[in-house]
Amino acid sequence: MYEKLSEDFFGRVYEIVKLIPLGRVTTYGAIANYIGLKKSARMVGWALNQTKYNKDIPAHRVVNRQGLLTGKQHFAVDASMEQLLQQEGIKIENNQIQDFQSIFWTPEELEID
DNA sequence: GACATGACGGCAG
DNA sequence: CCTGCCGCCATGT
Repeated sequence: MYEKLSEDFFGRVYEIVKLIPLGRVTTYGAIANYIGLKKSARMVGWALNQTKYNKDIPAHRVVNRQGLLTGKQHFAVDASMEQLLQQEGIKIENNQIQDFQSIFWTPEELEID
């Protein structure tokens, strides 16, 4: 078997990110925790970095646990992370998501049916 | 193959 | 409360 576990990990990240409801956001840690690599939140960010050219993946809805747009600089200039979020009704000020706690979403909600 | 870095997070001091 | 260090794992030099 030449399959790489990393692909599975990245794949799970992509699936979860695509499930983030519009107008909501989640964190790298929440995703990592849901997958199992809770101590490897950095890998979530790295995985998203591979998808920055994939418009099917709303990576802009993923921020750090502070609700801070730390990855803003990694987005294309014509599609800034901040602007995309604001278009979804999310208010941001100085790279900080306002009322972050209220719009925060976690993959764990998928368990709730 | 070793060293440094990174879209993070937790804990110690 | 704020600062600094470590862990975690993949990628780049």
